[in-house]
Amino acid sequence: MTDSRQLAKAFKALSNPNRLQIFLEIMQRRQMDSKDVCGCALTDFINSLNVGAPTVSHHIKELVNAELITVERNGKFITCYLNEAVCAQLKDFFATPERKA
Amino acid sequence: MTDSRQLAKAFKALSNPNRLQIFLEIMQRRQMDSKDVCGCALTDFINSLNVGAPTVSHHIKELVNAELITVERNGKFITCYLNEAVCAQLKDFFATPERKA
DNA sequence: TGCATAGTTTGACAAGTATAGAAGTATTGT
DNA sequence: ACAATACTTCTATACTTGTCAAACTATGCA
Repeated sequence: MTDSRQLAKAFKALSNPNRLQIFLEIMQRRQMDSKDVCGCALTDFINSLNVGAPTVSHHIKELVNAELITVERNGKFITCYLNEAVCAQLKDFFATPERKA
Repeated sequence: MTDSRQLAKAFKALSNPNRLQIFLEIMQRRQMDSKDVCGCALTDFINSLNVGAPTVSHHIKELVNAELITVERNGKFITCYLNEAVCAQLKDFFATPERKA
């Protein structure tokens, strides 16, 4: 599942500072009860980062493509969710061999 | 220490398939007793990947710059070592909030 | 129906990246 | 001193990426 190409894709998605920031904000909201509206709409990122809507839209698409997040439309808004499974795989990637499952 | 810029730098360094492969090979050798010659010379990567010496040299420099590895010269050869501290920080980055130190 | 808000797509462009070839430095062995 | 091996630096080039502006689609509301 987590082969080398998939890993490189995930890392590439996180290699841009603005995209990493978007990912961080999505991460930080995951503590809020699972499927409640987590406030991660595209507009929020447009405001917190200093980039336009097309750029944010593009970044979100890259994160989805790298399977780091998923998106869902709720009316006018989209909501971003962390892909916990892939995060766990990335964590394992950096784990020391002894501790690896 | 592990601020957002440093993280992005590390992810960028791992975003290129060939560079990721180099990093993977260095990781895999870390199990061998710590400071023994681990065989991670530049020439090994030139052979295992299909790229020239200048390219490998460049990739190694990027990994060092991202603080993911360190290098040491032993006579004609260089040897690459994993930066375990940074790997641990990257692991923590992907850890779920509950489990985070 | 019409308007406003939210997001997407397209096209363009400056800046960055991966790679190779050629030439350079460093180290070791003869 | 010379040659060979290991690596680096420089330069050039094809390619990728981040960003924006303009035009587009989708949804909700009056």
